[in-house]
Amino acid sequence: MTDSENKAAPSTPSDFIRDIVAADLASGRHTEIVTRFPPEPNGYLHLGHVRSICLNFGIARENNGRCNLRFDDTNPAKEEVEYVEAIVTDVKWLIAGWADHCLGFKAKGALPNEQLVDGNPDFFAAPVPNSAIPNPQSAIKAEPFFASDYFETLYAYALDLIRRGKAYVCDLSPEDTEKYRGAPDQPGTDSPWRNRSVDENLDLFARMRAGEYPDAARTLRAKIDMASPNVWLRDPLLYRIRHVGHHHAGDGWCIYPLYDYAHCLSDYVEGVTHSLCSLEFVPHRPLYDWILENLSLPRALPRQYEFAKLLPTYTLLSKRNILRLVKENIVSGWDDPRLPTIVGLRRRGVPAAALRRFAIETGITTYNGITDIAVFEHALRDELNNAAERRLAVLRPIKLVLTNIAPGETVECEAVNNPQSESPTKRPLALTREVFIEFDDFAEVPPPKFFRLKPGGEVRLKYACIIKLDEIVKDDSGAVTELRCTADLSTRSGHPNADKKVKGTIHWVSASECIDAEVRLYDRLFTVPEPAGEEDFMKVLNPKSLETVNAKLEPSLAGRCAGERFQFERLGYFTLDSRDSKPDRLVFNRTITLRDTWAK
RNA sequence: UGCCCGAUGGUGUAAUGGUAGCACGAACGACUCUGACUCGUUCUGUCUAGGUUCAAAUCCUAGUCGGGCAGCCA
Repeated sequence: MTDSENKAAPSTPSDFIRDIVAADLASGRHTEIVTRFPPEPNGYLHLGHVRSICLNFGIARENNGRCNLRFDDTNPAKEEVEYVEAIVTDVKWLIAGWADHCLGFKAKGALPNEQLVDGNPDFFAAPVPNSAIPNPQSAIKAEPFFASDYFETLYAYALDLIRRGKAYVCDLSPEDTEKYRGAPDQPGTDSPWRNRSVDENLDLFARMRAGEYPDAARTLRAKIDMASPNVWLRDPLLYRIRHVGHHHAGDGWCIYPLYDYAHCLSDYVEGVTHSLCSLEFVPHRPLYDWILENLSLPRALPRQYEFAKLLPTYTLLSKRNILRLVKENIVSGWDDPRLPTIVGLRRRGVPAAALRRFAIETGITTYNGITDIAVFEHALRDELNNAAERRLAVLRPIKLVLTNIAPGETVECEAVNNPQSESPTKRPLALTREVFIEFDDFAEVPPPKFFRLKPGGEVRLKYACIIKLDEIVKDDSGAVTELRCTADLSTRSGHPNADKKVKGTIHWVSASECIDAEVRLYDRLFTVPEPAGEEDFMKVLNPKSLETVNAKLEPSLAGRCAGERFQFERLGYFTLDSRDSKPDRLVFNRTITLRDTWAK
């Protein structure tokens, strides 16, 4: 099954960033739009990242532009190849068939008219234009970008900044650096090393790179303004010394650039036009601009715009907190289907299209809000309703005997695979003397307006016939063990009384033909809308976030592939578990229940 | 009592000086061989106070409230 085309999609999203992009195109400031999604490979991608991915790839897609997946890998101490690979997989899965043709890819070589910095022969050019991509399907094989691939270029730019008197090597210890920075309401103090000569700075910086100094002994700093009301402008650090290898760049470096220095220049090198990030970077924007503007760069400069993060209710999104759930075995791993990680959501059965719809429909603004997870659940149910074939499955079985059907006799019925499709297909279904129905679908003492099976009552077995309850069989303890009914075979589809109406229709499976499966019923992980706001989110865990049942399924559910999604009628949407399901021992995950307006 | 950003129904958003609209949600009803889907009806809003204007959610001023910023993290 592939993700359905998004029928209900809003035509084209509109927000203040798209307005800016449109204006830049209209004014001729840019002729091609280039964006980027820049995760640090220090953890798994989650629901919160979906907004950024959809925004960046969406804008590229709408403008026939490009979006680079670029790893912001400037801090080797926190990063791992495992995360790089997981992120690539997740991003490609999320945009497959939607914006994969916008995924930029790496191309080496100097740009036309580019002035190589400091004679550096290894300048990374902007990727080839979108028009050079032969076909959308192959484009998704594109390689991701790495900020660490630009280390040589970044170093050359740093030399340039030093020569221009805009950067200096500082010998202050980390503690003193903090002290000299002052406080937000208190100006800082100039570093005693601030006025070293260009030659001395050049020499010292080269020796930093050569590994002559221990970690944290010296830094390279921008020379801006220690009294600036914006603390990010108080001579921010550009490079630090770290004698560690790098997961992507190898062992050649012991100085590493910091985010603010690496990010703007990486954007520039890639030809990014609009650099979109979250609100906490607003105070960094003047620094982003300062670095680019002080280098006298020949090409158009990228510009940074900020938007609010996506924060859904009943969800914990920070990597640190998710890690704690994993470490303390609250969940089974990063791919636990209860987690908001992309791997977890995928394993749970969430289609990429539902994630995209959630991101697009919740919009882009410049103020933080909290989004009701119901918006996501609605998008999810809607995608699944259109795409998933229907099947019958009984989660908590109770035996029901149709006394007027002989043992061994089968009554052939037909079931519709998906009533939402334009020309629905059908499959055969065998009704037998013994069937299982859902325990909840029977009540000896029914509450008011109970439409299901009750003493003396009639109900329809979906796709089969109407039955009447004659007798309730109990064991010594008084527990119901069996329901004995008569089947009115004349009410089957195509038979004389097919149109007979009863208030309730229930699902069932043949006791002799059904197959067994483990079904994992997932619910939200937390009992409160804002778990992150609790003093300890561990105290608001939902004890029923996972319930496992041994279910009975109709036989057509055998031999299915991991990732296939079904609606179990009247219950919800389910998918084969990609990790634990085996042909001889099926495991299904409940993605989400059906909407339930009957729930008391 | 430093700087920056923001404020539209319960929630997420739109309206770019000219009818406050959409979605989610909730309630009720219709339909139904899924108490689903679909359809219909209803519900609730421009933070406050001034000002500019024929006209303000939108522009200005002040206030209130909320968020962010002082990593050699990103």
